[in-house]
Amino acid sequence: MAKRHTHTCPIAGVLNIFGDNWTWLLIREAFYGATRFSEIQRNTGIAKNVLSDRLDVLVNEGILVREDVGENGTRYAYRLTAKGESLHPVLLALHQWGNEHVYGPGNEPVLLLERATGKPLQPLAPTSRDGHRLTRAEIETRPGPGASKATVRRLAEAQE
Amino acid sequence: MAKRHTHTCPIAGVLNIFGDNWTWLLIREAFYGATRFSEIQRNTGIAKNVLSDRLDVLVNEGILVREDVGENGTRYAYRLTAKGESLHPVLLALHQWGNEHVYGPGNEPVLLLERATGKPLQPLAPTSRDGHRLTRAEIETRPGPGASKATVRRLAEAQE
DNA sequence: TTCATTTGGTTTTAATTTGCAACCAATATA
DNA sequence: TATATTGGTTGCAAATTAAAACCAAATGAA
Repeated sequence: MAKRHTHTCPIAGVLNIFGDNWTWLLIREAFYGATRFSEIQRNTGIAKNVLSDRLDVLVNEGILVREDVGENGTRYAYRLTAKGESLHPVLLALHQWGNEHVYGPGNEPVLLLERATGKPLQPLAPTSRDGHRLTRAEIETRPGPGASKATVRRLAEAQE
Repeated sequence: MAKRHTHTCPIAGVLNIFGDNWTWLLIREAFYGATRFSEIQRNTGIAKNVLSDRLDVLVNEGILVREDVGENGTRYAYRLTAKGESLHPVLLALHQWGNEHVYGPGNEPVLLLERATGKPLQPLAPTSRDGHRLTRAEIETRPGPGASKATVRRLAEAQE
């Protein structure tokens, strides 16, 4: 899976890692606690060569680490790094959208609950620095320090 | 792009729509206000046949609508439906992760700011029903009403 | 009014990626 | 000691994607 998007864009950057049919499922597995190659393969149904390739990508990106767990040699555990754990909000957002809009209310396959109360989480929503919820209109997308000229131009014409 | 994941899982369900290299970029375009076929194609660099196919998927899923905008006939605008707009938190979560972990602090291509204050948004984070932030350990994943037997089994063994 | 250009595609072909099965060496288990 | 499991790799066929050519209708410019 070569990097395909060359635009300077955060979404494009994410797609260069996660823009395929499997990688988010591997992240799900990691958050569910699956660490072994064979375990992940069984749980997802991914082909071994593709799994091998995707794990390499995730390890190279610093999202997973491969730890030795056999006495010496050929048993490994794949675990989330801190960078990997930082994907949790994204995974939750995907999860909530899937529950709500793919399966629908009353048909959710996997609920997300607060452990202490058993009540469902709130839908993830953007908040300002002082903690209040923001609507789409209250959010501005502005070129940042890493913006290319194309990005600046693009955002300018998006304002119309 | 045939549906490939048959597991009863919200993440798998999302991947059956968004599990490719382009679809999130099309959603980005929609949120930036691009509505025309040619406009989206120019902004992303996607091949026309693939764009045609992906737009059909998004329209069939009820995420975009195709509106007639030529006097009568062959000019169209693709716009987000309410279901499409509900993807906003997911897109923001991807955006924030891309800024932080693909480009890094001080190198963000596109900032997300509160329009009123110019301050950056908070990172999206899970919150309980009464509004406090939750850690990963405080969240429980439990089989919901739509869970299959495989899902129940899977979640049970994830508890170990 | 005429001609060139734009729009929103479809079709064809080539390159790339995926899925599947076979294979393998090292290790663990019975 | 024999068998199964682990974590892959390799090779091939099938499916998907990219790139380019092509097209009819509609628009815009002179």
